[in-house]
Amino acid sequence: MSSIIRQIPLDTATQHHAHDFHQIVIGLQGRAEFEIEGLGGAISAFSGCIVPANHVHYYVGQGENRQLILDLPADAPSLTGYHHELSRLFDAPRFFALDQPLKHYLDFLLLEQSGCPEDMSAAQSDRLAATFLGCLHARLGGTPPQPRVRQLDLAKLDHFIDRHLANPIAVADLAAQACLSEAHFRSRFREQTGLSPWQYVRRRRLEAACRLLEEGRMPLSQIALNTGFAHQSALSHAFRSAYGCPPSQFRRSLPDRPPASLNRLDHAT
DNA sequence: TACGTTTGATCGCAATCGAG
DNA sequence: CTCGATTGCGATCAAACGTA
Repeated sequence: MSSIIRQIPLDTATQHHAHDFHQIVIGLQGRAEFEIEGLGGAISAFSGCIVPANHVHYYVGQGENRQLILDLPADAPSLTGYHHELSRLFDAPRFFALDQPLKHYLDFLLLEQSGCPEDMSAAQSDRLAATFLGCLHARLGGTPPQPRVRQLDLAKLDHFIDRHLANPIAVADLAAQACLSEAHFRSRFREQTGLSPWQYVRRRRLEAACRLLEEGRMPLSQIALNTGFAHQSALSHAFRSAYGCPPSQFRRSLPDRPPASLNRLDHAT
């Protein structure tokens, strides 16, 4: 089989899949995020990632974006015979940035492709791909670094939670924000925060409820709705289990002193 | 990663309390 | 009495966990 070179925008909703051919993704315009079996990173113009065959990868485009995709079957001429060494590039997923000469080569490749990409022969695609892979291999070397597990972007998750505080937030929603599967996200999240995603969201809700209690005389029923509790009783239950006193008692104690257990939010369950 | 099981939080309702 | 808030309880279901 031959290599295929194409340009596409990536969906702005998180997608995931795996395929039986290797792939190289290079950013041309805008930004995208990838998570390839635990290795995550962002792609912008002139940077890219290597996706080995049969590796499940999550990806999401951000706004208007365009990516150059090289689909490379293991038996493509650009990875076999004289070029067999280049297949080492796909031993593990990795991210890379193009240096100046490779940027020029990419410009050349795009020019070759421009006009009528369908007219580009398979042989021409293979030649262009082989040259690119050869240059990339020379720069990255054959032995990829040990995959480094990316830290979750908690600021981004906080922002997402705060924007959707009044609505139900499922772990799947947060996992999608992090471009991870739900199970992978759960374990990574607990490693990093010591809390389950659900506990973390509830803590944010209670913190928001505290702020509203401090700010004025908004009825508890309204505070419950604004902070994502389905019912005033749900807020009362959660508040009491976290702080040891009901919301109204907390409000009465203001501004003199917060509940003694205000700093025990981490123990909220 | 998928799947089955267990756990425990939430929901929704009703009863009750307390302040005005 | 009214209204806002608290508490209790059973049903439900999502999250967590264990295993393959």
